[in-house]
Amino acid sequence: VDASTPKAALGRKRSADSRRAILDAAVRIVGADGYAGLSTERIARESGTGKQTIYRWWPTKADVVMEALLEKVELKVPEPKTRDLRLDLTAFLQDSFALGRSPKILDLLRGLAAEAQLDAAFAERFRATFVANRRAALTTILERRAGAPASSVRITTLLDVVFGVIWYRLLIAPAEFDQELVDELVVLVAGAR
Amino acid sequence: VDASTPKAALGRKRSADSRRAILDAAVRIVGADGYAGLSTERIARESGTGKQTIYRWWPTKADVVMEALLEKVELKVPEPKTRDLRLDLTAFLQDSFALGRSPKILDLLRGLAAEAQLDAAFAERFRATFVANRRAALTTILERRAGAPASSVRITTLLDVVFGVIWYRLLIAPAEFDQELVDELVVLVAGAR
Amino acid sequence: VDASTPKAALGRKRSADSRRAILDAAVRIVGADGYAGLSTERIARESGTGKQTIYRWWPTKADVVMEALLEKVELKVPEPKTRDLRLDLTAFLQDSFALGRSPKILDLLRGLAAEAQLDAAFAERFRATFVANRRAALTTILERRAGAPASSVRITTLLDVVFGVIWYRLLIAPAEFDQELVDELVVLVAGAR
Amino acid sequence: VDASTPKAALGRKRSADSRRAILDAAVRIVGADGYAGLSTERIARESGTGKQTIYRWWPTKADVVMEALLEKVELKVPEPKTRDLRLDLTAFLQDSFALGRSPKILDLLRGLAAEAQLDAAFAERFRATFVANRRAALTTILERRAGAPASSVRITTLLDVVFGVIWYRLLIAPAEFDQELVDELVVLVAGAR
DNA sequence: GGCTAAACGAGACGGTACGTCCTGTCTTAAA
DNA sequence: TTTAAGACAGGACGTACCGTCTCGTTTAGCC
Repeated sequence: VDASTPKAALGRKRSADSRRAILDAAVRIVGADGYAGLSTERIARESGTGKQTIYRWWPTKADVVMEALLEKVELKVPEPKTRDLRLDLTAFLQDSFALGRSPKILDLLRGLAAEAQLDAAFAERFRATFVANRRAALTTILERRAGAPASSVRITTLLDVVFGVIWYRLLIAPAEFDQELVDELVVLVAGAR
Repeated sequence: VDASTPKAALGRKRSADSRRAILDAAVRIVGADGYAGLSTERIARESGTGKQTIYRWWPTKADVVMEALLEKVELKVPEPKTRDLRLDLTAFLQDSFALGRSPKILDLLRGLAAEAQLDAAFAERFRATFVANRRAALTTILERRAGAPASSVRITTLLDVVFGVIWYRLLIAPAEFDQELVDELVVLVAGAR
Repeated sequence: VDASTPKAALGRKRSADSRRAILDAAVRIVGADGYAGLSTERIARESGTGKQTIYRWWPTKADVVMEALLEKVELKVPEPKTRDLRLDLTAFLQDSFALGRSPKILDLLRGLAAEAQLDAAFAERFRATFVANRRAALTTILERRAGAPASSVRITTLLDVVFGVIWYRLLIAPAEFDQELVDELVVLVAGAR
Repeated sequence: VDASTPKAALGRKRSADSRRAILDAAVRIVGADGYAGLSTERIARESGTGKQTIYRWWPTKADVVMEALLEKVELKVPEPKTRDLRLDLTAFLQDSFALGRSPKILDLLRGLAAEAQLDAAFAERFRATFVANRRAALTTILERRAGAPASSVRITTLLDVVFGVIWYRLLIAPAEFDQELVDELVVLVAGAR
């Protein structure tokens, strides 16, 4: 016997249309005027919804942006296909950099990172949802370095190196995400003794 | 005869007291309520100055914070004493991490990084002033790996790795800045083939 | 055989419990926080009913309050017992003032008067229902001044004087409703030449 | 030696233009959509000012309306010219009724009366400023009934009668403010035994 | 020593956004 | 068909800041 639904579905159901319009408006605004141009007020105005509807479902405008981003990135953890560290790592980086070439997504990421500095509660959600997921994906790959020579560098640190370079180029010192960087990171990480 | 100063210093001079009070108030507020709690209005209120005075000398509140930070960090580029890459790098990292153990300074840095995402003009100043300086210091060290075996990893990338890990742990995934990390980074950077 | 009811009462019938709960909640809220603290939302919340139910049966929250008030005052027009103007008038005023000594009822009345200024449609219902009734009651008394000396003051004006003083003390310049006022009004109205 | 100004005039001075625009907008809005159509937001919007400016100088939108009204009515207490009660009273009533024939002023008055029911703090200000003034003016006239026969009706009550009739016709049961009413009130008040 | 001009504190100003509350309508599932 | 529950678009609330704009005052170099 199933008794899992604790709260019976009472009242009107959440509008999928409004959700869609809100997420779309958020992405559109960030694309047009940057994250600084984003306000709950404006999302409501441009999505044709009410502010209350936004506050009902998301604690913060940053959470709206994060949901929109996750929809696009879909937490697509590319299952490591081979068992070769270098090949899997290369694939992971190429995949990550592919997203990185969409300016729209970069704007969203930068906005989320900014908000995480200003709002500790959101930072927690951001880390638990987005950051943790990416780390988990790469961890799977790095742990599988079967025949690799023992390294004095912890996997955690290797994760920090890979994601560190990516975020650094995104947030602090803009630079290309090209194939050469992929190769260099593979050398550094896979060759770490 | 020198006649280069076209506008003689006319009128009242800039008040050193006000400057001091503004910088101190900014640091105090960020320390107390985080960068999110900082506003030009509040700096003026708590420093006993007028808003106009702040706007006269700094383009944004972030520039106030940056000036306060630079006063503390003083762009202190530790001249590489030895000619040994590993030793110099270790010294540089230990020095950098030392600052990183002052929560007040971390808060300032995180605020500046956040603002850089929201204000492109400030991002430019931030990069030119603060980021460039740190990169120059490390570049000096890394270029001096005279007898080192040729590496396939560009110095630029190595810079990104080192600063990437630091900023990543500061902004995205908080973690300790301990001696072990110093050692690991030295292994990765100095051992890069 | 009677077949006059064209539309048989189809579906669920109006809930007497809900009506009761709504009227009670309205009175309780006005008593607690004044008419300004009253909202349809809050009536629904505190009465455990749905907003729709309120809107289905009453055009505005003021109508809810008016119905609750009428239930208490019951339009109890005290039949003039004697044929003596002074005696009947005294009785009418004492009766009216009695209600006036219940702060709860005064709050309801003041709320209705306020709403009547803000909502013309409700003002019409208020006048037709509540005001007209009170005027009719007093008119009956005043018209029965058979042997009284002819007065240059119209009955309508006398009504305005009596109710005017009452409402004025209620809405504009708070003052007691005491026996002395009864006597004075009787002097003025019955003695009008 | 004058030392009466306690606070030196610091900072920018209050803008007379803004004050004018705010008062005018308030009157215009009440005239157009009634007091129910008035909101601080709308006053700001239509006067081309900021909400803060309104809140800086007036505690409540009702206070804005009251100031606008006082500017029109100017507390013009017509000095009783003669020493004859009937003549002075007639003059006072005719004067009061004159205002009463401007629908714009009536709307303002009704709004203020409504607000006084909803906001106790404003009610206090309304009474102290507007109501008290009108009562004082009439008191002067009524107290001067030199040779008049002693009446059993207190002056206070007579004030309530006069203002009661006026407010009652304004708020509760609309009726004309004509010469006949003036005459009747004079008969009642001056003839009170 | 007086003149001129910039800097200063204070604070008013037109705006925008905040997060909350309420309005009146609509949708859902149960009675 | 009514009900309780609750989502929805919209609008107002009163507060906080933004960056600009007066103000009267203070402080300097120059004549």
